[in-house]
Amino acid sequence: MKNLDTSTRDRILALAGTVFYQKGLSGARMQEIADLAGLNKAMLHYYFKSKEQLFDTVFQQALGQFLGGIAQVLTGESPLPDKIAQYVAYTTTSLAEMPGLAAFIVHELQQHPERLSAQFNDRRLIDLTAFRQQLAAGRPQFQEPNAAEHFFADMVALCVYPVLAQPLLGRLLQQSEAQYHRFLRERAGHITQLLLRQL
Amino acid sequence: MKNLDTSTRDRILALAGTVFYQKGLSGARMQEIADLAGLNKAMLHYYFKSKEQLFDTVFQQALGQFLGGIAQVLTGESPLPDKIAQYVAYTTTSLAEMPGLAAFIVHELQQHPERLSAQFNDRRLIDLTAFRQQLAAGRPQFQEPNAAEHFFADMVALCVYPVLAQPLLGRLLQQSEAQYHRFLRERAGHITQLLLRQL
DNA sequence: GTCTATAGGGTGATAGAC
DNA sequence: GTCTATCACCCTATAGAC
Repeated sequence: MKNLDTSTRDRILALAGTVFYQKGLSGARMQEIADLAGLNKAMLHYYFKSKEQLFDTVFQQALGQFLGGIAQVLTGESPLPDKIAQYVAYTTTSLAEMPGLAAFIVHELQQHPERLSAQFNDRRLIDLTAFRQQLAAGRPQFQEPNAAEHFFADMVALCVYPVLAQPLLGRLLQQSEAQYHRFLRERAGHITQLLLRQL
Repeated sequence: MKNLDTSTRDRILALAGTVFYQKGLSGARMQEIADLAGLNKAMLHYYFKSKEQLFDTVFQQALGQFLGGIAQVLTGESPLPDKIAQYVAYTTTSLAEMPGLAAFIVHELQQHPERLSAQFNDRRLIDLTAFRQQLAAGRPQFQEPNAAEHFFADMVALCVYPVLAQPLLGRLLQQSEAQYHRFLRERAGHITQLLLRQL
């Protein structure tokens, strides 16, 4: 029953994620997280000083994961079409398998945009300049101001929204969860083609 | 000071919206809504039996507004290109001016997808068949299965995501709120062109 | 319709034994 | 490290005067 320090701490972190993702900071209950972890509330406060600190740890981890996928597209060495295909594949598989992660980030950032700062002050996670250069190389239409920004916004929107709004879009399209999952996989090809056609 | 019944009730509803949009059901406080309305908590319970019922009223109203914009595209009589341009304009102006409405719907629907049912059982707000026919007329590429669904998903994603994720995307693009607002307006043209090119 | 006062239940956090 | 017991606070909801 007794786990190493870090093992218990990591288990709490993972299970707290599932609760926070679905219910947010204010909706989550320490009791529910403790129950999931097979512990009691006192232990949660032993590993994490407060609910807020537990939440912050979960949130920064989620944000890092979400931004990490984007950073690879923006700063990697691969040719642009490969990067785009990789990002599309990542969002329609890995991201789609973490229900609520994207919605969680959007919701919490709405109330406390300053939580983004932690990821920006230390290192510069998001830098469009390399991406802009790669886009503009040999493509006159991307010389225009904001053209790279629009392409970037298109890419993220097309990829993330269907995952983010699954409960809504799934119902609008009158599909079961399994059907929607197939639809998402089918979308990977559709989105990739659409984006590459813009180059 | 004394307003008509419905006037006070409507004021509560509108102000409750601004609080619920930002903080969600669990994060909102009846005290904050009462303060905004210049009343006390007891009055809130006089007009609405409980916090939950006040929330439900706000939520169904918000959902109706969000789905209303979509319904016009899907069921109206105008030519397809006009409808698309109208929907793009609607999302980048009206929807963009209700901060948090889209994020609010996504977040609350994640926890309670059954809240969608109210809008579906009575009347059929979302029906893709007319839209599918209009798309397929004279366009062989939309005869494929799911082609209409993908186009619909593309349209909604491109329009809604930048509004939904404003706090995130704005920072990623390193823009101030005013700059982002200009960017959104510029996007209206960009998205419309992109979508019409697919027809 | 509007208020004050308060009940009643739940939640985060801590003390202290083992 | 893990537990039980409990405190202190906050929040929804209601009772009852005006």
